[in-house]
Amino acid sequence: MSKQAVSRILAALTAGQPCCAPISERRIPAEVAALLAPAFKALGDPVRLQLMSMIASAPGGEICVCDLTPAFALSGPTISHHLRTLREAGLVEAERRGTWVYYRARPQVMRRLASLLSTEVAAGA
Amino acid sequence: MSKQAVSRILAALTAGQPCCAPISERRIPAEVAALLAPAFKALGDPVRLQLMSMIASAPGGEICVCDLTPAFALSGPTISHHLRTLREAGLVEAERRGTWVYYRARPQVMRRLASLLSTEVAAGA
DNA sequence: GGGCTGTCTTGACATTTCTCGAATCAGAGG
DNA sequence: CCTCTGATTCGAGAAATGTCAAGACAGCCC
Repeated sequence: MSKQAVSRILAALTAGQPCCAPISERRIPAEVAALLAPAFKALGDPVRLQLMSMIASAPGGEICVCDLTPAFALSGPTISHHLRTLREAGLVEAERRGTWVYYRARPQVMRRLASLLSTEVAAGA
Repeated sequence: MSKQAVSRILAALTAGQPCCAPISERRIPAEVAALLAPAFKALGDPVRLQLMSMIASAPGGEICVCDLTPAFALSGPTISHHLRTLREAGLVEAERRGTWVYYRARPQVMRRLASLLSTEVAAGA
């Protein structure tokens, strides 16, 4: 994915309130769908969903790659690839501190995705 | 996807409260991730995300395939394939009435996915 | 029954994705 | 400077995905 595409996605995901009503309230335009789909796609792999959960639920709000990799029966490069996908989708951010790299979730983005999926609770239900 | 897998996924997505805390609260196990990932994956394509939005926001709660297909520059079989993906992910359900087939969203499932992504709003934010 | 319309399934092909090993990069420490 | 460890990038191969054309199926109407 190009850097331009990544920043467009990030801009869309961190934008203010008005841009993103729940998809059940109003049909989203093709351009918006194209910007949002990569985030859902990133969560659409079991390994990445687990990674996302480990990162988002990490005590202190961050977790070292060295703690993520051994949790899977996958090679280091493969985990790194999945982390890059999550990064490019705007779901996490990375920071290097010395030898180690730490990942943090971006709660704003998660909340935006959650609100897109939210629906009115039916009165009769 | 096998029918067994589909019904496992449906069972997981429509289960009661206790099964699915937000992924930011507790790390989800591999088996749960495997059951949930297909739903996010289904939303991870721009065409399907638009379809989902059109279905979920349809007045009357349902919409005919004949109204979905012309909204895209794609062949009928392709739209049908995407609708099947959404169906197998448990996000929508279909009903044939005479010549036409109508699709409805499954709000329960959407809400479950939304709650998985929900996060505590930081006190200081 | 026969034809018509709308939808789905099948088969095929190009593209993308997932995975790994090898090589590379970034820092720490001798 | 050299080496060692942790993480990423590169290159390649197998598997999955998106798309279409052709065919099959379901239900209407004459």
